[in-house]
Amino acid sequence: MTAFTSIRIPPLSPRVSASTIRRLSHYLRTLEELEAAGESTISSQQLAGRGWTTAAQVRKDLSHFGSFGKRGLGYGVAELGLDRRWRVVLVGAGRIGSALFAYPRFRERGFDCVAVLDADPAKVGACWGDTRIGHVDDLERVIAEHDVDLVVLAVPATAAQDLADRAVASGARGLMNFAPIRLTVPDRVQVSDVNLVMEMEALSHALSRVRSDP
Amino acid sequence: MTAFTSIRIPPLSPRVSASTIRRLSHYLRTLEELEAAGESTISSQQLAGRGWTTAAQVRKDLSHFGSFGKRGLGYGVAELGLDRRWRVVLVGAGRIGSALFAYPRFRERGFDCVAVLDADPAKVGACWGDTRIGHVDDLERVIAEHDVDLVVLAVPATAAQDLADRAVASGARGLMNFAPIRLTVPDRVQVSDVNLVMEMEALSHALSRVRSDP
DNA sequence: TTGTGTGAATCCCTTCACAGCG
DNA sequence: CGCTGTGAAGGGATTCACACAA
Repeated sequence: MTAFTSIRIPPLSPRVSASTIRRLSHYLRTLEELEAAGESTISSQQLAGRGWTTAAQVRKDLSHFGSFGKRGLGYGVAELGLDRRWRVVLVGAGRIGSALFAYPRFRERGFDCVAVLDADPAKVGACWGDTRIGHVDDLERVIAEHDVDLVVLAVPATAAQDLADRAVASGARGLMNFAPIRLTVPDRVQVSDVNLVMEMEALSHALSRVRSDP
Repeated sequence: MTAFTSIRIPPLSPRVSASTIRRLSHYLRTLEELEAAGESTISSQQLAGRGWTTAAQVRKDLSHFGSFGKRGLGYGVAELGLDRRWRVVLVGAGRIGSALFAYPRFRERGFDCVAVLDADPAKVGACWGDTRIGHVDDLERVIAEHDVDLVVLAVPATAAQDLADRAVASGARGLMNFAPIRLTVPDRVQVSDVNLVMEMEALSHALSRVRSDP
C-alpha cells in the first residue's frame, strides 16, 4: 500500500473551508503525478502547480490537517482517506448518466457505481458493461443493501426533489445534482450542484466585461 | 421583444465579482418564471428565491449594474445582454459532447452550437440532428467563419492544451474545459473548468467531515 | 540554506442598517 | 408605507513575512 498519494484527514477536524477541500483534489492529482515520476519529496511550490494556486496557500491548506512537512525538504509521505472508497448510485441513465458512468477516472478515484437506475421501462434491463440498469423504484432497496454514500441525480428537474427526498430518507449522505433546481435537504446532507448552463452563462457574462481594446 | 427577462449590463462596467456573475444566472431564471406567471414587478426578496441567496445580496448585485429598481415597488423592466446570443463550437463528439449538444436549455439560454468537431475519422461525417460532425482540423476555419465566441473542449486531457492554443489563436474569447488539466491561456481569455471528478471528491471530502453522532 | 508553519495584514464578499424615493 | 440603494460593519479566505526546523 502506497501511503504517498494521500493526506490523512482527522475524521472530525475543525471546520475547513469549502475552497480548501476543493483544492485537496488537485494536490492529490499532483502527488500522483510526481510519485509516478519517482519523486520522493514535494515542495509546496510543486504542489501548487503552475497557476492553480500559490505555495503559501498550499501550506495553509495542509496546515489545517496537521504538520507533516519537513522544513527545508518539503512534503514526504502523507496519508489521506484516499484509500477510502465510496459507493455511488447513479439515478438517470440518460446522456449525462452514461457520460459519468463511462468515465474511468471515477473508479480510479475511489467511486464505485453499485447501481444505475432509470424510470424509463425502455431502458430498464439494458446493460452498460456488466451493470444492468434497474428501475428507480428500487432506489430505497439499493441504497440500503449496498450502504450507499452518494447518489448522483442525473434526472429531469421535475423528478429531482422527489428522488432526493427518497435517497435521503434511505440513508444517502451526499447528493450530486445535475437538475437545474435547488434541492431542499436536511442540513446533514451535502449537495453538490452541477449546472452546466449556469457555468456557461457565467462564462459568457464574464466575457461581456472583458475590454476588447480597439 | 420582451425587455422583462433581462438586466442591462454596461459593456465595460467596473470589475464585478465572479460570485455576482454566477448569481445573475439564477436571477434571470427567476425573472422568467415570474414573467410567465404574469407578474409585472419583482422584489429583491422574490429574486432571491427560497434559500439561494438573500434580498440584500440581490440588491447589492444588481446595484453594480445601475439602479433600475423602483423603491417601494420592486424591479419592473430591466435589460441585460440576454437577447445576446453566443456562437459556440463544440470540440469532442464523445459522451459529454453529446450530452451538452442534446440539452435544449443551452439553445434556450442563448447558446448556438455552430459546429461539432472531432478528431476521430469514425465520427466525422455522422450527423447529430441537422449538424454534421466536422474534423477538428477545421477548427480555425470554423471559428473565423462563424465569428465564434466560445469553444467547448470536451476532449481528452492530452489534446486539450493544443486545442485551446489553436482556439485562442483563431479568436475564441472563452473556453469551457472538461479536461482535468489547467489550461494556460492569455489573460484576456476566460476559462471555465468543469471537473466532475473534482466535484465528486469535494463532495465526498465534505461528507467525511460531517459528524455522524452515534 | 531551504522550505515549512503560522501569526498578522490585506483583500474581498456578505450582511447589516437605514436614509431616501416612489 | 414599502422596498430600493448604499455606506459601514463583519467575517473569511488569501497573501505576506518571517521565525524556525532539518
